[in-house]
Amino acid sequence: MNSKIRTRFAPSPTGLLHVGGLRTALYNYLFAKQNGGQFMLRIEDTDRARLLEGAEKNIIETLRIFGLDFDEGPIRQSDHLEKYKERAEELIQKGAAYEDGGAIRFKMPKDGVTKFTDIIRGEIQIENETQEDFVILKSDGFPTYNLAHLVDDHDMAITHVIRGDEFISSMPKYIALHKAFGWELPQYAHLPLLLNKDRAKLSKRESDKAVKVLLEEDGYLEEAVLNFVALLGWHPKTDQEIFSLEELIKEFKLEDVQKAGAIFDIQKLDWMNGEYIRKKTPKELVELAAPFLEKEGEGDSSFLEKIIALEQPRLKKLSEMPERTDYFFREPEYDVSLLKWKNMDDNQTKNSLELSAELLKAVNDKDFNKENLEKIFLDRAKKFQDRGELLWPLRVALTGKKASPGPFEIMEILGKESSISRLEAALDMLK
RNA sequence: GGCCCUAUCGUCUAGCCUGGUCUAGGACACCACGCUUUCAAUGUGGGAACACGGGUUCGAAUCCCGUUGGGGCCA
Repeated sequence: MNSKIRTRFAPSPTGLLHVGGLRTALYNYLFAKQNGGQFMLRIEDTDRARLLEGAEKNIIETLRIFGLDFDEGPIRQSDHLEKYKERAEELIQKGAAYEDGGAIRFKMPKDGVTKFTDIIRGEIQIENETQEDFVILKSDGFPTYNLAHLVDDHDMAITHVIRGDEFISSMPKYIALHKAFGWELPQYAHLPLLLNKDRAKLSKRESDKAVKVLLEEDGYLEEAVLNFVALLGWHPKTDQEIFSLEELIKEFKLEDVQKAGAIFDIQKLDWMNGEYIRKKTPKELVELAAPFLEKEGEGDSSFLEKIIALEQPRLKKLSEMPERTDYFFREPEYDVSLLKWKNMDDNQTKNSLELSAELLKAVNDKDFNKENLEKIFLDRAKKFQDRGELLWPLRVALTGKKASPGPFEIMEILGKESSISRLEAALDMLK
């Protein structure tokens, strides 16, 4: 049990957590948990110039939302500045480092090759002469990434370092540093980078890929984002696409992670989000969609539930709700020509709408429900060559939209009075 | 520019380690058809890839070498 697996997620608080960071955190978490190990959070805040206020809070909050609970931390590097300084001086004493203009540099051995094994990529060899003596402690007393992350990983007893592959070329530095300290090397797994549409590294500057934006502005559900991100660089041998966190803990295999970079393709996220939306109950969806509906004014929750139930099968993300359901909250506005189905002329359209109004007026309030309305209208529509001649103008008069759910379910929610007045408004426009 | 990583449909990928069962499987997207007043959802079907060139082998997506492309790090 001494060899308990310990992983960590060690972001710099320089911006909102984006999908790449989330994936790194997730893989670290999955690997630790599936092995009964522990997952730690460390904040690498020694680069003072790039710090962004609120970033640390955002990182912690985002991990919490996804249920990636860390067992220790957050540990802040800025709280341990003395430690790095001592370690740097220790290296000077050992003759492995030297002062250089106020900074401390590590003496990189220039001969030979560094060989190491990466869990994902296998053996990697790098000529040591490609490396230079590098700064481990800056003249302002702050450590560089090279020193700080390594000292912390050692102190935190990290057994597996799982991080982006941009660090591969610096591995000789880290291995030499471990040797100089006389420390055992952790195991390494370098993940492929996440790429943009144009194949460039996904940078933190791309705010549209920030997890917070995906969740709060676009209206993706956290289950969908997590599931999608998990599959960016890893896939099981089976055809399964939909995974919960628990299933991921079971199925994930670090050694099966892809070696090549993956492009973030939002279309698949859209589909996956739809899948998760359809799994929710309307009641759950009302709560989830509430932040997106505020602008539409308050409605009582059973009213909202009905509306959401209608949109549930066609919704891709919650942010689409306002535009898709605006006609429930106000009279629709639209171009008269939209009322016409195929080749209908003004007169036919008018007759169609008048007939619909008549049919509605004849229905009792208590019978004004979807099933009944559907029966009445479909029965009457038989007299038309094409039932669209009756149903299309009706639906457009109700919604003002080219595309919407069916008219009967909409009328049930709207009620008799509002339905009829919308037909009359449409008839007015045709005069 | 040097070094490192990498290469299967447009995208995410299975297969590669242990060569034949691969006329390369799945998912998203796309197209067609069914259902249908519309849009979805759903069902069925379709097009779509082993980067290229050399080896090794009876046989290569799978192994080796090179080229090219992409990415990263350093400068």
